[in-house]
Amino acid sequence: MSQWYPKKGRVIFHLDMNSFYASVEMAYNPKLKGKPVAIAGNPEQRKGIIVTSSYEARAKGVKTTMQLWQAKKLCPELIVLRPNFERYRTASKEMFKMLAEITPFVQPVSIDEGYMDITESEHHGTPIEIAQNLQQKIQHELDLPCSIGIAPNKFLAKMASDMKKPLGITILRKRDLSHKLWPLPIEEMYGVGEKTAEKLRAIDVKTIGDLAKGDVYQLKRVLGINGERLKNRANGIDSRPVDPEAIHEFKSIGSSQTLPEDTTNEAEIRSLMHQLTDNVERRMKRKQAAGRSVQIMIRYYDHKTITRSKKLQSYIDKKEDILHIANELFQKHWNLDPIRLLGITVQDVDEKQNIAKQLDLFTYEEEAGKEKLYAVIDELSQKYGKNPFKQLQNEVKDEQPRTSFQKDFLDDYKR
DNA sequence: TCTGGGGTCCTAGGACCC
DNA sequence: TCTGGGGTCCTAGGACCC
Repeated sequence: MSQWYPKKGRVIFHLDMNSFYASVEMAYNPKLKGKPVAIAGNPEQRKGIIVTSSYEARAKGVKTTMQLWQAKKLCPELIVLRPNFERYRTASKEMFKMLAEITPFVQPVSIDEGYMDITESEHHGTPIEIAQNLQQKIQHELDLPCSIGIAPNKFLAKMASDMKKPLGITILRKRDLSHKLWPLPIEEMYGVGEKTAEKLRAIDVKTIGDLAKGDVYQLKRVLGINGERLKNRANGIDSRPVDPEAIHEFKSIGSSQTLPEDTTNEAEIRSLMHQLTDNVERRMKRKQAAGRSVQIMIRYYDHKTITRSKKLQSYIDKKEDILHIANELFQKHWNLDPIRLLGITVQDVDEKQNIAKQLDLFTYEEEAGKEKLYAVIDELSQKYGKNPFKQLQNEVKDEQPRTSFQKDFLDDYKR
């Protein structure tokens, strides 16, 4: 939840594991150290792309998302490994345990990075000492390198951790912005991708500094609300709290897969749909979750991609239910062209215990309140005709709401 | 020769209601 | 009956990140 710091500014860390998958493989097999290593998808299929690579490989020009054959061409001695996700998850858990020893305010962002709010952690030392100790501990006990950014907010901490790799510690204070942040080209800013960079360059914003002193109205015109946000960030303004609960507030669970070859074969498609749904069901079960909307994604041979979704009246979590809706959507929207990729996602997801809470509240307390209020409306309709709301407002304005439904109801009619 | 798979957030139009 | 404005929900697509 959000924290409130009356006077002093916050001290935020962003910790980023360096070429995480490759580093974990090296920790398991030290013979790999110092060699160009890459983790890639299945090379038999066309999804053989580079997921991560060691710094030795990067030095030869190997980059993430590059096709395997391209990487091999640049670096013939490249050692290519399949991903071992279990290993990465294990290493990740150990790493986050170490962060949690320093403060409860840890927000994991992905398997290999997270934020910490160490404002109240003085008893562990100065921020630099804490960062150095943490980095060394992760290095010694897990044999894994990381970089840490130290700053007064999340955005600056994120930019800082990116500045020195591997094994860097970078402090980015407000007074450092003009010489450390503003000279960077706009496309290096977190939150600015290819499209946004293009739009910004078109209005002569080429560096983060240009963005920082840009005209808000022009930025809003070009980028919408994001324009203002990016300008603020460029000026070192970002009040987002470090939220340890965020990781539990997931909103969708999905699975998608590229086929070995483009296909129109219905048996193949059906089999993939089953596989994807199995996958989604399993992960929903692991998270004790249910969802209220199902989306399918179809990518055609020509890369054209459509998504189609359906919102449901009730929560579902069973394979048959998910598959049923997914099939319905697929039958309705497939244009019979060859398919390259299929995806199924359950959206509007929540943990079952939360859903139960919502329902309990509704069924017990609120149903009762509802009945009473409906009776009042009926009665008033008799008295005043079709639209009793004005009168109702007068009659109930002194009432103390006893349930949240009543409160909402009263609030509604005080408008 | 077409870049995987897992996500989040934002936008925009249409339906519907007051 | 061609006419304003505000709000919410649903759906589809786009941009971005790791």
